[in-house]
Amino acid sequence: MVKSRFAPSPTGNLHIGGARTALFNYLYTKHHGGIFVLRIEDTDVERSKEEYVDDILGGLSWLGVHWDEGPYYQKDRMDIYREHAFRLLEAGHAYKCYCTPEVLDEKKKKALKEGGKPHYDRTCRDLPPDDASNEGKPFVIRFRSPVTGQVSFTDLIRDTITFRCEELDDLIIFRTDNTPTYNFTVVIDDALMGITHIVRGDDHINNTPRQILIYEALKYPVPQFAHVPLIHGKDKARLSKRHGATSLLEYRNDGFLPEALMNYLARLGWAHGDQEIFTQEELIEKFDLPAVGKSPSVFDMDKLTWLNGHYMKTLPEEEIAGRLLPFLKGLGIETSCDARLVRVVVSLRERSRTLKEMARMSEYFFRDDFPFDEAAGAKFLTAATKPILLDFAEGLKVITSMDEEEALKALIEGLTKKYNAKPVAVIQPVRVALCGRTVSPGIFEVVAILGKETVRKRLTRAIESIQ
RNA sequence: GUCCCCAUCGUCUAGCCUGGUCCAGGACACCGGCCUUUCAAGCCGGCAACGGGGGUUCGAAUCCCCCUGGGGACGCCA
Repeated sequence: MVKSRFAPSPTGNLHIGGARTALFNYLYTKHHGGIFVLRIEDTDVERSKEEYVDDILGGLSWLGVHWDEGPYYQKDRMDIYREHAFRLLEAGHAYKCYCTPEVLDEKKKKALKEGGKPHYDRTCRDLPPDDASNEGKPFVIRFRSPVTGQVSFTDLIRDTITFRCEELDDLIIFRTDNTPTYNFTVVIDDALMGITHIVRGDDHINNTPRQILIYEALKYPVPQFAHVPLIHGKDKARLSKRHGATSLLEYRNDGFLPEALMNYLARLGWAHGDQEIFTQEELIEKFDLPAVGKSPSVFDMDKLTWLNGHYMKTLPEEEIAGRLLPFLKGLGIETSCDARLVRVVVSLRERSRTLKEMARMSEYFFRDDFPFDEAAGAKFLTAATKPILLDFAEGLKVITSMDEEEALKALIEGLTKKYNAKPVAVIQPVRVALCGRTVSPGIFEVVAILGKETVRKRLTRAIESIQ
């Protein structure tokens, strides 16, 4: 049975990189019919915040990455970590260290200056067990790391990775304030929760040998590892706040669809032949860890936008209509998900790439008092077009329903003959009169959705606006 | 500085394991055309890459070594 986990620390929002790691865990686990666990690593009391937890849970839920267990919180498990630290201390796998941060910092700087590794010099590693000189002083607990030998593991994405033990140092597993640190808690929780596969960012490769050593000292089975390359920004550096949206939820607010995000994220670092479009079911069916690339990938907003456009025009129209509602509300438009809204969606979905864009483009379907775009008015609402608009309004009177496309076509054809003009010369002024802008869905769709009375009123308003 | 990881079009990638079918395929973006009622969409076409050097081999994007480049880690953060 495969059991995996996503273990973010609530010291920041759920960003694209974290979301992809969570997604890869999820897809791999579901592919194998396993269990996906969510665990919040909040041992850093100073920086952990409730609002970030909300953002992470909200982001994952929106994306469609659902956890089977959790969320577990590490702050609820402190006793477990303490008990384990004690066990290690008893067995001689850990020791108390009395060096102060200031001293440590100096030693580090010195080592670095001399071209060495900035590692702890193990001053306290071999203090006699009956040492009384440090009695009462604050201390941390360090893991006693082997000095010789090597640690290797088989990474599901990169094959064998080996570290020499002398590269590792005696890391702190418990702080002076009696709280545990990451490399310790992560091992205990993964072991206790029965995690079989650890899929995480490759910035954790260096931590892996240290964690393996802890598993071994605790006599827990070592899980499988898979290190996913990091996502980079356009400048090829690790994705960070300055590369744009910091929270996944910002993409939701910008009008992106979770289907598009999931599809895009899955394809970032992973491929299945030449296929670009995947449903969630297909991803679960086809995703596999060995197919994940080893090199970092650059986040490309253009491609995401393209994919979003694809889903805008292929998802069921009622679905899009429902999701458009909050964006309309954002523009002060209160409407319901009725047949008319669906009609608006159908007319606009081919030309909008996000829900936000669609909402902006649909404004004139819901308001009569919109302003005319200045350039559009100057070009198409003029003394020259006034007679055309008057004739068009007049011709409309004998047409009963705006759904009578044939009759409307005939009306426009008649006017093109009368004015010896191309259809566009008739249609554009009408479009500006009805929509206030030169860009809109097909004019027959527009009039059909607006209805006769609205069309009449808007023509009148436009004509009156001409001096 | 030390250690670890990585390296195909501008970007995401296929191909690499199991050398020849690859003078390298798809997608986004870009450019051009068609369609057309505006804008899109759609369709057709174009531009564009195996980082460098050595090997191995009849033959290398594919295997090996070195170099270079990029990234990551080196926290009483996770």
